[in-house]
Amino acid sequence: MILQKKSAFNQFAAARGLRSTRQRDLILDVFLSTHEHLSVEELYLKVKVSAPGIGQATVYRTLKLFAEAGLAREMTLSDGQTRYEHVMAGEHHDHLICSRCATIVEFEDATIERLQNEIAARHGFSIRSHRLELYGLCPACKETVPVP
Amino acid sequence: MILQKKSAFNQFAAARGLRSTRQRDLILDVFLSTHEHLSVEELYLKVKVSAPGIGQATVYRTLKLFAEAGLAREMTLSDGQTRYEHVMAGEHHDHLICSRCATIVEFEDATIERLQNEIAARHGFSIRSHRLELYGLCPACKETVPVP
DNA sequence: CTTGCTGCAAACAGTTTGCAGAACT
DNA sequence: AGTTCTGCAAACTGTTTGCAGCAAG
Repeated sequence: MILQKKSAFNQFAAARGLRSTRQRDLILDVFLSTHEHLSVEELYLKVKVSAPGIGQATVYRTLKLFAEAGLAREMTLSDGQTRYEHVMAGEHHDHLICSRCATIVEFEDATIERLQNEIAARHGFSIRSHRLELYGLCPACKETVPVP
Repeated sequence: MILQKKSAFNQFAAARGLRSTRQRDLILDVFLSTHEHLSVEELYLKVKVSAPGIGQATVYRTLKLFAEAGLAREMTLSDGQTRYEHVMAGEHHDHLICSRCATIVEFEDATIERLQNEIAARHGFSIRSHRLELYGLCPACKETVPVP
C-alpha cells in the first residue's frame, strides 16, 4: 500500500509536469512511514534527521502537494496547527481525541454516516465532506488524572 | 433571553472582581444582537461602528471572557479564524456549512449523540465535548453553481 | 486612591511568498 | 538549456502581550 501511494504520487506528478526530487521522495517516505496525525513541524523535524539542510517551506509546499494529489488530508484541530493524515482509498474516518495527552483514535460508524446524509437531505444540502471529532479523556488519562 | 445572558455575565464578572465597562457592555450587546457565527474581525467591525476608537485587542480579550463565562463558544473552522457562537443553556448543536457561500445551518440529532457516546465507551474514552461539521452545498448554491 | 481596563504598538506562531542559485529532465 | 525546486529570509495573518494612561469602584 505504501508502494501504491508512491506510484499514485508519481502519476499525479507526471500529469502535472512536476519533478521528482530527493526532498519530495524523502518527505513522502517519512510521511508514509508513520500512522500518526503529524503536524507540519513534527514532520519537518523527522525529515531533518535524514536531511539536515532541508527548509520548512519545502515541507509545507510538499505536504500541500500530497493533499492535492489525494494521498494526504489536511486537518485543523483547535490548536491552530495543520496536521496531515493518510487518505486510504475511498475511506473516511472520524476521530476520538484525548484532551489531556492528544492521543488520536480513529473510528468509523456507518449509522452515523447515514444519519448525516439524512440530515443534510432534510436541509437541502448536498454533502461533500464532514468532520466529526469527539474530545475527552482516553483510558490511560482517565486513570492517571484526578478528575478536575 | 438576552437579559438572562447579560445578567449571567454580570454574575460571572462580579464573582471574579471584573469591572463593567462601556466597551464590554457594547461588545456584549453587539454579540447578543446577532445570531450568526461571527469571526473576531467581523465582530470588531460591527463594534467599531458605535465606538470608533475601540481596539481589536479589547474585542479579543472580551470574547475570551464571554467564552469563560459560558455564554459564548469558540469555534475554529478550517479557515483559520476563530468564530464565536451563542451558548444556549445545556444545548449543543452541530453545523451544516456551505463550502461555497459559508452559510451555516445548525442542527441537532439525538441518535447521533447517542451513537457518539457508545463509540466513545467502546474505546474507553469519556467524552467531554464533540464537534460535527458537514460540508457541502446549500440549496441556493446547488442551483446557482454549475457542478464543477 | 487603588486596581483593573483600554488602546496602541510590538511581539508571536504558523504559514506563505519572492528570489537567486541548485537540480531535474 | 530550459524550467522547476529548494533554502533562505522576509512578508503576512490571526492572535497575544507589555505598558502607560484612563476609568471604575
